Amino acid sequence: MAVSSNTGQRRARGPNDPGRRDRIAEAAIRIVAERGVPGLTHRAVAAAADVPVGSTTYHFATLDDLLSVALHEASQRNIAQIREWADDLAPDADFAAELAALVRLQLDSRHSATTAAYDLYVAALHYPSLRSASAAWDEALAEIFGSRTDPEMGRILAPLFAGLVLQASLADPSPSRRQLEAWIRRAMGGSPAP
Amino acid sequence: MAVSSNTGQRRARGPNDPGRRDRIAEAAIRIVAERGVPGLTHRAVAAAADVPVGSTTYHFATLDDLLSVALHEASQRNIAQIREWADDLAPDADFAAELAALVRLQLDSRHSATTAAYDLYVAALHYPSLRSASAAWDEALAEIFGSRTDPEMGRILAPLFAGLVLQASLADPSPSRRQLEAWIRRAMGGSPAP
DNA sequence: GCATTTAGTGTACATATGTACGCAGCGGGC
DNA sequence: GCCCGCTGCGTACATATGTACACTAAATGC
Repeated sequence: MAVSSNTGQRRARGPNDPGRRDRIAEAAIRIVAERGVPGLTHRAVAAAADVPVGSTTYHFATLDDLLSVALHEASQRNIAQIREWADDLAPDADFAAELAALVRLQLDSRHSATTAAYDLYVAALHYPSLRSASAAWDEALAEIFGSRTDPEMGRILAPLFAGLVLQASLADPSPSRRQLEAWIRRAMGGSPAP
Repeated sequence: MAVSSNTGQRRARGPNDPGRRDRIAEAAIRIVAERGVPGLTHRAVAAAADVPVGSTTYHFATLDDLLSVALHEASQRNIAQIREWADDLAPDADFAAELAALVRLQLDSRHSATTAAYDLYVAALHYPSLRSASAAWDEALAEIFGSRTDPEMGRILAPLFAGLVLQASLADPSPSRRQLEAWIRRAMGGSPAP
C-alpha cells in the first residue's frame, strides 16, 4: 500500500518539477511570517508548500539552509519593493513624506512579508551564515536612500527606517503617516514641508 | 536508586530556595543570548540554571511564560543601563557623542545581553503576549532620550538608536564611535561638536 | 511533638523533529 | 528498443521536547 501511493497520489510528475525549489523557499517565508523562526521546521515548510518532507530535505538539507534561503528571498523582495518605490519617486517629491508613506505601506499592505523579513534579519544575530545577507540588506537600504539624498544621509535613514518599522509594528496605536513624516523630516534636517 | 538520588544530590534545600525563580529567569536570558529564541526550551534553561526540569515547568508552566519573563528581565536591564548612562551625563555633555558611546558600550561590553534583548524585542512580532513589553521598552527609550533633548527628539532617537545597534551588530566592520557620532549629530540637527 | 498544608521535584509519556537511506521513475547512450 | 545513471521522494528511526502527575520534605498551627 505504501508503494502504490507513491505513484498514485503524486502531486507533480516525479523528477523535473522546475520551480519546486522556489515554491519551497516561498513556503519557508510564509512559515516564518506566521510562526516566527522557531516555527521553521522541515515538516512545516513541506506542509505549506504541499510537497513531501523528503523534498524539503533534498533541496535544503539542513535547517540553516532553509533559514538562509528564506532570508535571502525575503530581503530581496523587501529591497525590490523599496527600489520600486524609489523608482516611482518624482524628482521633486517630498522625500520625508514619501518615506513615511513607505513605512506605512510596509506595515499595512505587506505586513506579514515585512514581519518575516525583520525576523530573519534579527535571526542573523545568532546564525553566522546569515550575517552577510543581513548586512547586505542594510547596505542596499543605505544605498537606495542615499542616492535620493546624499550617501551620509542614506546611512542615517537606513537604521532609522528599520527602527521605525519595528517600533511602529509593535506600538499600539501605531504612529500615523503624518507622525512618521514629521519625525523623518526633522531627522533629515528639518524644514517644514514645501 | 532513583529515590536516594533525590535526597543525595540535591542542589539546594528543597522547598524555600528563594531566588531560584530569579536564577531561572537569568538562565533564560543567557540561553536566548547564546542560541536565540528557538533555543529556549525548558530543558536548556534547566541545565543552564542547574535546576531540575520540573523546577522550570513549576515556576514557568509554558514556554510563553519563559519567553515573557526573559523579555521583561532583559528589557528592564537594558533600560536600567541606559538610565544609568543618562544619570551620569553631565548637564553640558555633548549628547551626540555620548549617545554614540552608549551604542558602542552596548555592543562591546554588553554584547550578549544586548543581543538577547533585541532578539526578544523582535520575537514580540509573533507572540502577542510580549507586545506590550516591547512597546514599553520603546516608550522608556523615547522618554529617557527625550528628557535630555525634547520629547519629539526622543521619539526620533529611540528608533534610530535601536536601528543603529542592530545594524552595527551585523555590519562588518562595525561602525566606529566617531562614525556613529557623526550620524547621530546630523540626525539631531547637525552643528559640529562644541 | 504531631498533623496538615503547600512548595518543589523526579519521572514517564505522547508527540514532534532532524536526518539517513533504499527505491522509483525519467533522460541519455548505444 | 534496451540499459544505466541520476534526480527526487517516502519512510523509518533515534532523539529532543512539552507537559502531567505522583511523591517528597520543609513549614506552619496547635
